[in-house]
Amino acid sequence: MATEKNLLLIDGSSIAFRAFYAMYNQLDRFTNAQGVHTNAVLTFNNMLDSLVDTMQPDNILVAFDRSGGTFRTKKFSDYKGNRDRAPEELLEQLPYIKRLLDDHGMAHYDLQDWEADDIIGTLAKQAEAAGWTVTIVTGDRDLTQLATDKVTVQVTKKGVGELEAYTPAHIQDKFGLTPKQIIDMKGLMGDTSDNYPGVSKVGEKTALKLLLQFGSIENLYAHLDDLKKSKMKENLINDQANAFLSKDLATIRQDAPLTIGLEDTAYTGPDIDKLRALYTELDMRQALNKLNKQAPQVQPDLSYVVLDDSNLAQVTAISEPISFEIEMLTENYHTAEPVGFFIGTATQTYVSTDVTLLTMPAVKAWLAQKQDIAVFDAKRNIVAGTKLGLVLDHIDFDVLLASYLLNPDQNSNDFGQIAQDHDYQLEFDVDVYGKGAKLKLPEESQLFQHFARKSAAILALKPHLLQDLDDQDQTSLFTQMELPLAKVLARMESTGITLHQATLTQMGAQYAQTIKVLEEKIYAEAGLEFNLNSPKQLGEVLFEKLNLPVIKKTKTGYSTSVEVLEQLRTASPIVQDILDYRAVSKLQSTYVKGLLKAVLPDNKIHTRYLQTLTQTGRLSSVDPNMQNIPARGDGKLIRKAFVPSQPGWQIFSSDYSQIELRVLAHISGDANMQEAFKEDRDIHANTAMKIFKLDSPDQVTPDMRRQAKATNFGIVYGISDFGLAKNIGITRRQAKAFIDGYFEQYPQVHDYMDKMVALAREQGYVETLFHRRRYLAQIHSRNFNQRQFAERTAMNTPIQGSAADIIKVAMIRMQQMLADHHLQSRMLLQVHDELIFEGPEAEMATLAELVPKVMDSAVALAVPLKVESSFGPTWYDAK
DNA sequence: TGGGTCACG
DNA sequence: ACGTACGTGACCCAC
Repeated sequence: MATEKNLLLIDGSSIAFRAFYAMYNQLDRFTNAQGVHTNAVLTFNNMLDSLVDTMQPDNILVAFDRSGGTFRTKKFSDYKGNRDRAPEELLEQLPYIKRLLDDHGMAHYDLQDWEADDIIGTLAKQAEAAGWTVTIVTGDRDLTQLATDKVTVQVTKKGVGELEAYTPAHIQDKFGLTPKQIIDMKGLMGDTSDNYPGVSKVGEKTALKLLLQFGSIENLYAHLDDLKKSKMKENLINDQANAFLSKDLATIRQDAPLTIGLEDTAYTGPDIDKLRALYTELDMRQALNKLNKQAPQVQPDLSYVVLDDSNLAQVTAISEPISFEIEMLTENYHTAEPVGFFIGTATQTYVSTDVTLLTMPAVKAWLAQKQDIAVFDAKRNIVAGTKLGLVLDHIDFDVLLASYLLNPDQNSNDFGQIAQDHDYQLEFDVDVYGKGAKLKLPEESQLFQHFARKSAAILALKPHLLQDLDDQDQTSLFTQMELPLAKVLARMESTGITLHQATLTQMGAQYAQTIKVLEEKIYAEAGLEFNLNSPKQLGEVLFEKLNLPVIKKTKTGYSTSVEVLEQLRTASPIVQDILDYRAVSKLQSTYVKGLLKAVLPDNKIHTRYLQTLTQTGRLSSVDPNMQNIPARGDGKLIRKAFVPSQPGWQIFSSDYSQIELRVLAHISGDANMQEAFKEDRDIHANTAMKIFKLDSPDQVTPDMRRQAKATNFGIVYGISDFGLAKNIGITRRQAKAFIDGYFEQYPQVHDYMDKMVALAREQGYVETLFHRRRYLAQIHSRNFNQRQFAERTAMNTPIQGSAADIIKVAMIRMQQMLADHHLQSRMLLQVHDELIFEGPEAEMATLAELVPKVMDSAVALAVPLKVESSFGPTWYDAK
């Protein structure tokens, strides 16, 4: 029985092409681990989703062109003859697009000798005859000729984001033509993209005029005599054959010998498991997330036991490995309240919202000695545990840390995401708890179910991740470095550093004065009041009102950065005032106000170190960032506010000197550079002698040393002559000479650079001394910038990352050393190559002896590690 | 939410 | 012919 159905016909080839180019600039951002591009698959997929959403089709068919000729090429051998072969990056995606369609339950079809257009035309006709409604989606306006009362043609606009609906009425409005007359128009105009000629000099305007008058090509030629003598008439006569040929070529056939029928186009709906597998294979994260949200994998409810005073003995009787978590809903665990906990085994999960159960003597003692505790985010749990007075000394597995080491890109702090990255389905915290204003504790049963699933996920992922770590030679990095470090960091964070608030408040009052004076002065100089903090408004004032020369532009307007302003300093007195204003207001908003906002009731700042964020293995620091406290200029005074927590104590600081260059000397094996360090020479002066070809250190001027220093830095960053030139204000030619000289003097450094890039190309990743890995997918990019960036990263990451490894080892040993010597002193902060402590004045001499010892012996390199120390009553003085 | 700016190693 | 130094986080404005 024929019911009226809704048929969606998609011009697959045309949409794939548009999808590919719509995201062409992002081409290399979207590849899977095997390097297969996915930008077209992704866009195509999004489009399918939105079409199904808006149209609710009963039937779908996606038509594709076949490679090789068609009946049109037989009629006209140049048909589409000007087309380049589609790029490889698109071709490789076509099989995936077809798989995508299969998995979505959508039919697709192609036919030897026929184009997608003809397949669509034929089915549209059949569907219309059956009384169906048809929507055609294409990027090609030729198909609008198929529009009827029952057939709407949706043509993509602006990439693929928008569709324009061509109904007969819309075509009438737009061109004054019927859909069929579109064919006549093409016949007269020809089509450059399909490479057929039409009539010379006839474009859209002329074609429309002729068709309004004559209705069709046939009628036009029947009444050609009615036209006055003109060049156009001559062209029409000369190109008559072309006009008819072109019309024929432009006509979409509706009688293709299809081997399928309407009944084969039924939309059967997606196969979720297959789609999930495909998205996973292609690393289509966003699609995977959406899918999992729409169709969460049906998981049977897991059992759990709600703990209370009466059944705690069940927990303390557990002797097998466990999962563990103290759950908090907000990111900052220093301020968060725990909302519950779980303890899980392979067979059962024990849950409660009452964390005081953990502090019951029996449980506490059991936890303290418990081995084989596995968690998601060790540091978070240790800090939360510490607040409850718990000792969690034997956390021996952390899903988050393991995942990060396996691939630093996989560092989401949402367990659901991490689980998904490892092909394990787990609800995202965001979906269970909400976020922002909608953050709230779910019903108890839902909370406990989530706990049970997390527990299961931890225990299920553990063996796989351990195996993967072993395969990547990272077991020791995991168990000997990152896990012990989590504990050390937890201790540092929990300890916190004392902030003398009055010092900052007083500085703040001073700054406020200065800011006010500068503001008024600047407004007077500008002749108007405006928002000084708005680069946009400032740009308008400087470059439009005051007509200062434009030095540099940004994406959005004029650049007003320091480099620009410094060049304009002499052009107007307002510039210096703005520079001063910027400096003071930065100190005021970020450091005075920002730091005061972060003080907790114990008068301390408790930063959080992100252990699983950076791509190189460094730590980062947030809430507040304690790794970018001003160290130079006036801002350095901010450091006076950081004081010891007890009277009679001091701040002590040690830092590695030139650790990255020493690491470079070691891993490159460069004899000249190693010699400089072994003899404890001033490395920048040494480099200056080399690149300026001097005979003695006495000849090195301060400026030469400065330039050599910049060159040393440049080398570490994966240098370019342009970058170096810009940085130290020399010509590109000079910069190139420096670099060439550098590599001549340090030839093995040059070899190292080449080797790292080659290695990255070969294996897709580079490694640090301790086997920390960074994948560089873009190393094969066709995009020059992205590829060059990957190459620089390949050179820099082993250097920066190995330096990060070294200080991490030192920190672990430092904690041990402090304990072994029963020192009251404690480690407070890490700033990449620097460790900051506080302790009784009486211990300063001991620290001065022991801290550098621990740091310089953390690893044995081919060159010595040098450490410098100092101490004083505030952080400012410890330098 | 993204961009500009600027603080750190 | 291209645009360019490596790794971070916070604040502010504008959309």
